Amino acid sequence: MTSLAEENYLKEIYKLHEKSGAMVTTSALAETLQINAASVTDFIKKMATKKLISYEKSKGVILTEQGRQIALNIIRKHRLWEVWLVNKLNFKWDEVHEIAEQLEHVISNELIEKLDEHLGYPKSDPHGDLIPDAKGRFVKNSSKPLLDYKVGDNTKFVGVAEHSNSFLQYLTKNNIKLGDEFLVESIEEFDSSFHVKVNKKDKKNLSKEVVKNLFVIAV
Amino acid sequence: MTSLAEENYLKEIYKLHEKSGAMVTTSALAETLQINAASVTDFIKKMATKKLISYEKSKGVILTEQGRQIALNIIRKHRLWEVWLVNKLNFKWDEVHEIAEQLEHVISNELIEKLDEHLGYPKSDPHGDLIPDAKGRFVKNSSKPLLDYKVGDNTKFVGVAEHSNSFLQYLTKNNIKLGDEFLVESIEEFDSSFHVKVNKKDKKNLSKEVVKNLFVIAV
DNA sequence: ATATATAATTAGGCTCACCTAAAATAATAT
DNA sequence: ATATTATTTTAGGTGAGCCTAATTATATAT
Repeated sequence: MTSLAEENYLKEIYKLHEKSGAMVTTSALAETLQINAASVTDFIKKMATKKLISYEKSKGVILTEQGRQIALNIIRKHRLWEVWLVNKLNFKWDEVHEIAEQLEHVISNELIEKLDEHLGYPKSDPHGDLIPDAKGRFVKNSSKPLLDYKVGDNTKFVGVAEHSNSFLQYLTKNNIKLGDEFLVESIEEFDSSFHVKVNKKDKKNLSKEVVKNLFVIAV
Repeated sequence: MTSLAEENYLKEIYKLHEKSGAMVTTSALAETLQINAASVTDFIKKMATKKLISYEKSKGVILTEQGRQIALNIIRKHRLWEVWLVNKLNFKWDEVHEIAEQLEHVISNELIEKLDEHLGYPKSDPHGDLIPDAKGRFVKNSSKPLLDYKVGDNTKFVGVAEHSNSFLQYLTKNNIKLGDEFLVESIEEFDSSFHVKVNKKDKKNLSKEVVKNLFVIAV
């Protein structure tokens, strides 16, 4: 039905739209997919005729409901596989992306249902990203970047906004893990860095760039 | 490096060679791969220039050492995934082939090593087929078809020669599983069917076609 | 408003892995 | 040995998914 290439386009269109809230441009797609813009134009025209996306010439694309369902299914599979890799095979959270990019394309509904069961129906993946259910629904939590909080707020670390290996490895190196509690003790006026107390024990100073990329919920 | 198509060709060439012991013909490959013979001729010529196989025009092909290693690696992955599907996800032995056909092409040595560890380093898959190690070696056991045994022999069921769903389902329906003991009580002269005592309890009559496809070891 | 830069599209072409139809080769039967 | 049949190869062609170079459209700066 849906080719490998189509699945990747749909997934990236979904993710880019999530970020920007706007139509996804040819150049943005070309950039993330590492494909020439001319090829992208070509391909999205074909996808539009298949009703996977709606395409406005020179403006960009958005997913149709059909395309969105397929995208969410790929994302569901990707995230479930990541949970498996980390929880069952003991991979680190910065080692799983590439492998999950391959596994997400394996086709079998029974497999995904059984995998979900095997993992105990996780709600989020190792980076805190929510896992949609088989129908593409997920319960959004009210997480915001730690940057948005004020002195005195107590928060719990539930996800990352930035998925680069360098950021994930920075967190690992500094022993910052999902579930940690951050109590905001003070904020530097000069560089907007946060002084936080982690898990009621050790104090840490986190740069603006870091707190911008930590999703937390009030606690 | 090696494309999906190449991996499938290598795997099937390996399996066909195992069966016949001879060079693998174009038509045999075309049949198992469900690809037109002309396309096969085309493709094997390219594979020969890459030194994955050695090809004698109009005679057939055999694997080079390099091709054999790749084939064994795919087979290793396929069988490990089958073990996972059955042992961890509770699939039946007749439900795993198609899914493993997809999973076998996922590329990551770390993944396969960790999967192997997660499964407890199994020596064989759910059908009793041996799993080569990372270097393509496996310890061959001395199993033979039950058909080759005589009255009075006691044997253990360790693998199937035939992997069709209908055969696997026949065995399941008759409650015959790997590890079962078959004591040969008599053999019908007329149709070569075997009267066996299973696990020292119930008696069963197995047709020639069945005993031909049950690999057992003396016990 | 016009020039310049950036982004998107069109046109033409390539490789991979397949196809069909026709020709050549090999195997089998008389 | 020759005819028939089956198998393999050659020749030419297709669609998917990419490419470069050239053109057109849009956004930005003066």
